[in-house]
Amino acid sequence: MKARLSASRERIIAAALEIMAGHGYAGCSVAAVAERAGVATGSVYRHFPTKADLFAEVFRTASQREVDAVARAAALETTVAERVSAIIETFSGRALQSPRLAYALLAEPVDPAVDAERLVFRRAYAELIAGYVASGVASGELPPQDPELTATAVVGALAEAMVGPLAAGVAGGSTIPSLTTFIHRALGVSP
Amino acid sequence: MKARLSASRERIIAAALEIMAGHGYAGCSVAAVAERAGVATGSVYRHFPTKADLFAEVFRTASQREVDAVARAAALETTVAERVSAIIETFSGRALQSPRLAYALLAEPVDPAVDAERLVFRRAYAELIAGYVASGVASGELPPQDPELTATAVVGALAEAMVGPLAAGVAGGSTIPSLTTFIHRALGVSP
DNA sequence: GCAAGAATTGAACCACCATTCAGTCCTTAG
DNA sequence: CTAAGGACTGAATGGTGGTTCAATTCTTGC
Repeated sequence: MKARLSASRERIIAAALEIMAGHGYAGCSVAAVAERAGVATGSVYRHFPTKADLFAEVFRTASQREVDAVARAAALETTVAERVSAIIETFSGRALQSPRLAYALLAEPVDPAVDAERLVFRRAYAELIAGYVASGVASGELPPQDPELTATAVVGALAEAMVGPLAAGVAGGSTIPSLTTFIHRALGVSP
Repeated sequence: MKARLSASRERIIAAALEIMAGHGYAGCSVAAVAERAGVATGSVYRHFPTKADLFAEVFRTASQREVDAVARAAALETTVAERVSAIIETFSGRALQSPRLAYALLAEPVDPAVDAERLVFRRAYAELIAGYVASGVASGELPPQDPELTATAVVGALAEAMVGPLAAGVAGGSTIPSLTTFIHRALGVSP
């Protein structure tokens, strides 16, 4: 019983994610999500008090998955420069793999309550990067700087540079290397 | 008569801008805009076919004003490094002066048709910066790079770095110098 | 088996707001 | 001065989609 209850909760979240990946937040009416999850519209409200609460959780889940993937890729490398390269490549690779989802997570107009969750998402990336920047500064691999601000600016540059390609569907072959060069220079990675 | 007609058109746009500056796009119901402009709700539709058209124009007007101010500040300087500094300072100074408006122009959830106008806004900044970057590359002040991508990334970094302070209401004293350092390094300005 | 209670259903409800329009007011040309 | 034509009014309309709830179906403890 408990199992069934939390199972349909999971199915609702999964359905919402699938619809987001296919048609963006715009396609996510409560009725559509419920239908895809195989439950009645009203049942969604057994699990979430409002639509905004549902999507806050959906965003949190999807974001966590993205941040984890990026963090995992970064952890495999050793120098800060390599780690940052891995972050850029993983982030943009995954975004281009699911452009509609990436657009929804990054930039699509959503309910303000859900938008707040987006800030958390971006902040999570920033924290990850800030940690590496701080260690780079400490070890002397990078020049002195405010790791928080650097990380925030890097996240902004990364997100902005992806919005165009996401809209177009593909990135030019030189986008990612150029972006990597830009960010390495910004961090002060020695050439 | 013609004068009066275009006068109320202007008043409607001005009213929309004022409400945006005070309560964001969220506060901009057609009724509220009309009331502030001193016209009836229906009269808005004498001047604009839809709300989206009205706000596309509002965004265009406001954006143009911002881009012009930034371009003017940049034109007063001589080196690319100085010009970029002027852009950063003018952009962030103006944003912090009218945080609610800046948030609406940069990041607030809006109708998709209006959102499209936002891309134009960001692109206008990017074009401005790309021009200077290209000239810097040509003159040897900056190392070789793709000016378009660099400019896009700079705009992203700038916008992202402002969102936090805009939400908080103020920027720490070191935000702008740090951001300037970051961007100078990213462009490859020689220290 | 069998209540009692919980979960589920989905059609109905309702709030919100952009948009419309029939009536009224002004402007202006003759 | 006066009629014609356009502008203005603001209450009414309509569509959308989130939210509710009475009826029904299932689960579980006795």
